[in-house]
Amino acid sequence: MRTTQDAIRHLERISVYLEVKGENPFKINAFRKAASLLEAAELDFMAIEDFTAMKGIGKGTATVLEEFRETGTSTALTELEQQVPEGLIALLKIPGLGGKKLAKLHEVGVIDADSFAEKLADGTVEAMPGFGKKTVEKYSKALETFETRPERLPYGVMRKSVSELERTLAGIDQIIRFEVGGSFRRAEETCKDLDFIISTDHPKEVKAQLLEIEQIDEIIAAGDTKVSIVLKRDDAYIAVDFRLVDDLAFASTLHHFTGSKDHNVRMRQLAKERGESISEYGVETKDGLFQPKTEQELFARYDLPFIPPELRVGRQEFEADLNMLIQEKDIQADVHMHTTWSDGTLSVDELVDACAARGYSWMAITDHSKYMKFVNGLTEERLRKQRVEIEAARKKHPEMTILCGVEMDILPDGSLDYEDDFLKEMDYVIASIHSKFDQTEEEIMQRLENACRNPYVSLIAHPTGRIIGRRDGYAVNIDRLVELAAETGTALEMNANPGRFDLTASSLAKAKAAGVKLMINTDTHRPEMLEDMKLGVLHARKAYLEPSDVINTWTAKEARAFFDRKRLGVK
DNA sequence: GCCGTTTTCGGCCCGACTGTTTTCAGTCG
Repeated sequence: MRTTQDAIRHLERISVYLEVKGENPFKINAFRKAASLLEAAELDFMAIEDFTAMKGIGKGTATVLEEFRETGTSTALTELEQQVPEGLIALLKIPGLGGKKLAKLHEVGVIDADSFAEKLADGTVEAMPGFGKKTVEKYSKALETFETRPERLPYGVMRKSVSELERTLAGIDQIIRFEVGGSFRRAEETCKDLDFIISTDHPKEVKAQLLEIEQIDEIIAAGDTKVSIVLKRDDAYIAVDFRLVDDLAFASTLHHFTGSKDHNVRMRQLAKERGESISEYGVETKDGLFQPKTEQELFARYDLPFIPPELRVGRQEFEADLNMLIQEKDIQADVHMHTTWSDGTLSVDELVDACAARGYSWMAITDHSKYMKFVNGLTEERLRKQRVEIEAARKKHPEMTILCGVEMDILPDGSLDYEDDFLKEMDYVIASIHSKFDQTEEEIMQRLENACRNPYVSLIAHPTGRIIGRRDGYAVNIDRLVELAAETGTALEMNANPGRFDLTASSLAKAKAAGVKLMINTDTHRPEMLEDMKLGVLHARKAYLEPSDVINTWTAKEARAFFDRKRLGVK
């Protein structure tokens, strides 16, 4: 059995090898495009009958895919692997080094980082046409930090730098307006760099001030329309691009540098069909240059509604009804939050006040269970005591429904941290895994199955346990978990913490397709984390979730009816 | 490699920056 992900990786690998061979860029792109089509396909890779039925996949790619499905590999890739040394592939990560140059380097004997360092040192590279002194210096420097710097950084890490940079830009007088674009604006899980679009009538002065930003580790480029730097923040190196444009071009440039690349390609195709041409400066029409004042105007020109950044992936956003999607204002509750009773920093009273201030009509207090000793997890006894405080908060906020909940650990042996006799006292129970991440898929799935089959467990929180950029999470089989959730009437979580984003958008889409209900939760431990709800909703939108899919857009009464159906065993 | 009713060949989205050139290729987004 080969998964869709395996097939996608196979195609991407072929495209990378072709790139290093210095092949025709359109050929390289054809494989990438096919990979992206598989990712977006409704059907599983194994279930697709005719690959060529997908527009963008022809005979060549289809042959590769069929062979891969049969044998787990393909002649195309095997042959490429014989021609191109593995070590060469990794060198593509070096900035300023692409397929064409790498192909030339291969001709003179570069096969990996070590041999590249040698050829740089002995003058071979500098003597080659198209390479020079500066290039050699740049590559030598890059090789020093090669593979020690991660290629992409988690959204949560980037967010800090974005706030800092926004404060800096706000302090530069000659800037008319600015906005962050790129993968950050699209709320991707990780970002390769940050893109800021800046409008100004004084690009030279602004450029000079940008180059004065504190803690610049490296200046990559400093032109009149583009300033590109690397910042050092704590241990992280963050690449930042600033685009300086005339204010009339601001909206076009913002759209262009928000991407994604595939989204822009689709937009430009639409323009081309009408004999127009879109660039970052505006739309070239037969009546001259049209510069939209806003992105809305640009979309409207092609009869499109405003497509929010998080949906701009170059696929269904052009056809889907975006009005149906969940919005932040639909959220009525946050139902996974911690207080000072375990490892939160807010008291019950403060947390309830904060949720009331956000306008929620209901919420749940869900501290850790007793197994989590090191975060002061609650015994049955302490949970009963906590109810007294919650009762007081209920009196203070009669407008809100406050559920007495708990985030209960699923123990390594698969048992749950409390007996059913106790659980039935609780209004609401979350189950989650915080231990023994190295178990086999069978063991992990047995733990999750036990939790799903418990009548009092309403939600599985952060179902994969991953921490983006730090750990992959445990060996969960998402398809099986979705089946279990559907069968038992258990909800799954979209954990909105940007370090987690767990489940991912693609898993959320699977859950929705199976009729599983979801909850978007902040897992708040500190007051500012309540704000992450916004991010959670953006991620839910990437999966095209609608309010009916997400329990915390419902009223407390509707939610409790859902929990009760499982508790009482009603189908 | 993919595509196509003005095309089975010749296009494929567009522009900036750098470093190497002596008018442009390569890379990047």
